[in-house]
Amino acid sequence: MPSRLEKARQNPDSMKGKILAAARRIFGEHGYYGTTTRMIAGEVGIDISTLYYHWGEKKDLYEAVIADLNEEIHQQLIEVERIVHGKSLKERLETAIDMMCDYLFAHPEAANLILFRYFNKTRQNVTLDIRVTEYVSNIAIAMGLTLDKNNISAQAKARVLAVWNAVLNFISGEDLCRPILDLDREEYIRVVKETLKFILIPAFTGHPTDA
Amino acid sequence: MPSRLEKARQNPDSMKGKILAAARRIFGEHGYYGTTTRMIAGEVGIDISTLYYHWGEKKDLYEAVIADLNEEIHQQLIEVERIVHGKSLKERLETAIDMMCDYLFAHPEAANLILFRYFNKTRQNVTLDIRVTEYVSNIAIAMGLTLDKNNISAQAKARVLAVWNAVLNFISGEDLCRPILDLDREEYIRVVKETLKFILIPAFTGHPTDA
DNA sequence: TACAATCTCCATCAATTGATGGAAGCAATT
DNA sequence: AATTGCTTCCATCAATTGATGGAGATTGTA
Repeated sequence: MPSRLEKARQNPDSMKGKILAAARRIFGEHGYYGTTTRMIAGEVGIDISTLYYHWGEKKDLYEAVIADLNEEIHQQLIEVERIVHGKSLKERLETAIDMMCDYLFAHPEAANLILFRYFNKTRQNVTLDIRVTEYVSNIAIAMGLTLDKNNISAQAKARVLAVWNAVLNFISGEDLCRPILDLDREEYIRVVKETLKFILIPAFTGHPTDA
Repeated sequence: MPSRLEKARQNPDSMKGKILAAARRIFGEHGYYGTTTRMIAGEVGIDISTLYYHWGEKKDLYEAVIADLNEEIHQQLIEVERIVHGKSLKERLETAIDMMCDYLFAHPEAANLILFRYFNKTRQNVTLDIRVTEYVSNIAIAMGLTLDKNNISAQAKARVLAVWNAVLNFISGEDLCRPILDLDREEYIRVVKETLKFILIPAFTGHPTDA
């Protein structure tokens, strides 16, 4: 049996990779308990035994999805940091919002999976771990919201979290929010970005940054 | 068999009311698919037949929970509006944030249920309906974020949604966010309120309101 | 071609879960 | 005490779901 939980990304053309991609979509759409192994196998067009052959237990497959997602978000944040490096705070915020919105609107299942984690009181002890702690600190540093990199204040982290959460909900809640705003998809994306900037820029640039 | 889906709130001492309250807690903690009727019955200390006798199908019970929650939030928003009426925009925002935070921190399962709705691609056709559309418009009007009450701009609604979402996530995600901030519960509540105000007040009071 | 390793599917299991019928309990009324 | 109506529980069912064994198919290699 092949080893599980590899750090390296799966080849998306391999059966194992195809299963992982399908699992990510389905788990992202229905959550852990709302997803059955048969749904995932059906999405790929294979028998469930094949799925179990490659990934073992449902729980293990779910953890692989989370690990894969963690790696992807990590890379995305590194890319954001690379691009905003050296710019002014206002530009950093604007660019970061644009980039993260583009990424998440292209991968809405990612936002769902992160949000599902928020209330994952699992009946069994599934140990999953979206590395939000890590992300939040890195973002606070990259955005220049803190002066001491080794001791980031709760205030700074809370502000990053608020933004992070707002983004996620506009993505995950698109089916709910878009009808409320009565916009097509393109306009919706535009308004979401605009709203986030409207809210954030004055907050973070209007006052002096805390120490 | 008693009638279901009554608009009137259940007597919390009646068996039917006790089941509803337990269902709300369990559904709020584990989501629809993560909850079994046996878990709810166990929480009340009764047999599942008794549960089915009072509420019928699981889906019906879930919808009753949502209807009950809708009514409660509606009342809460009316109360907020009553209190902030006539105050300045800054005071309205501050008071509304404080009140909604206090309410939701006291009822975290409510925040969870609302968020769960965001990605409820139900396999069966459960028609549930948290009246967010209605709330958002009412809040936009009550906060004075719009000039024309009959034609609220997408901008204004989007801004209300952003705040609404941020609040929900700080509540639902307490188990995730609080360790990141490394605060006790009391401090966490204080920081959440402060963060929301920090972000909102300058955004909504710094620029002129759009027409 | 022969052989082994890898992969896929069919058939099947045990446990869980939503749901129900019917018997027993309980309270009020006569 | 008997009748009635409401409530609760026990036993049970059928369907779903997570999971596995083993037979067959496929692929690479000598």
